[in-house]
Amino acid sequence: MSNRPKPLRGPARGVGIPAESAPGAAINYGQLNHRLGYAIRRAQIAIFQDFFSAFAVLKIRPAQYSILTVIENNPGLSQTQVAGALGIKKTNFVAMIDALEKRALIARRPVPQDRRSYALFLAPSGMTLMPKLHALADEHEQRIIALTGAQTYALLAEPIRAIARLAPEPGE
Amino acid sequence: MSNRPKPLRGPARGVGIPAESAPGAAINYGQLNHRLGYAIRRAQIAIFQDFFSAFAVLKIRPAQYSILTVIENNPGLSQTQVAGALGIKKTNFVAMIDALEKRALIARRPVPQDRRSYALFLAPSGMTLMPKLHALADEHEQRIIALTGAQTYALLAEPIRAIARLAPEPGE
DNA sequence: TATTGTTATACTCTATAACTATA
DNA sequence: TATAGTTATAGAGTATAACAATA
Repeated sequence: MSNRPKPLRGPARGVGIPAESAPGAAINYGQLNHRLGYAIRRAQIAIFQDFFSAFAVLKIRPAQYSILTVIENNPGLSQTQVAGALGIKKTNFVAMIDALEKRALIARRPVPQDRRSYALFLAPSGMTLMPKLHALADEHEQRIIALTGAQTYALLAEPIRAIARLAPEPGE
Repeated sequence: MSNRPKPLRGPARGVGIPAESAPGAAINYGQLNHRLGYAIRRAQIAIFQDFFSAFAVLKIRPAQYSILTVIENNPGLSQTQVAGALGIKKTNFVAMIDALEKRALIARRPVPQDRRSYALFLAPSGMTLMPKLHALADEHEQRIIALTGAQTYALLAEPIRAIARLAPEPGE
């Protein structure tokens, strides 16, 4: 995925969200026009690109923002708990936490009651970073709202979360 | 991503779509609960998992279905055109087309007018496969509709495509 | 000079198996 | 035996640079 900030939006595009418009004739997306999954995939890619551009200055990616936010709101959870909450396999979670710890944004603390596990907390620099991240995320959210309109936006969250329940269970 | 068919749905889960419920206290997703991008990300993962399970029997992945559908509806397009329409870089498109050609689902035909490019067409076995794929996709779509309700479903496509326009331009 | 298809390459994300140290 | 964290590894997906053939 591109991580250099690009100017948002180009010329208006068709229902299938094509690249530009085909030189000769427009491309027919056929059945893809009636697949919500395809539209959601394209929307998710677009949201990630906007997120990347906005957060590039702080070198934070979407998954890192979600991890930091869960730790901020639930200090002391174990790696397994945070990974499970975010649908990340614990085996892949290790390197992610390593990176955040190396940047001194979070800290692993031993748990006396269970010496196998670590409790996760924001480190001081993580605490000072979070307000900036949430501010950037708010601006990012405003750009989405601008595209849908406020009324429509308010109606989207519920059905989209319902669709997320198609998944058996996230993570491991 | 898991590709073995799993039973869909488990017990109802909270707004943040947690793994199960935390053993002790429920996990607080904080600001993530107000990020549409996070919900869309989880929905997209869930849709892909359901798609994978449903299409595993035919060994077709989401990107392959989209490629085949575009070629079916626009026979004779070049690789660059199809890749551009789907937001796939032409450099990554080569291996995808190779795989579909090796399975005799599509064919590259030389273009006399421009000997640099290939025109893409469905091969005979690709043509017989498409109705089965669209039937599976219809069932997949019905599962999504069942989760949102038909009225809500009908309202989702438009704003979701609007959000997709956040992207600068897809592919290369 | 520019474009089409291509190779090589690298980095991220995601998945499984197997290990260790604890419980 | 089971669990928390870990390592190693492999496969997709996606990104860039550079090339040959052709325009």
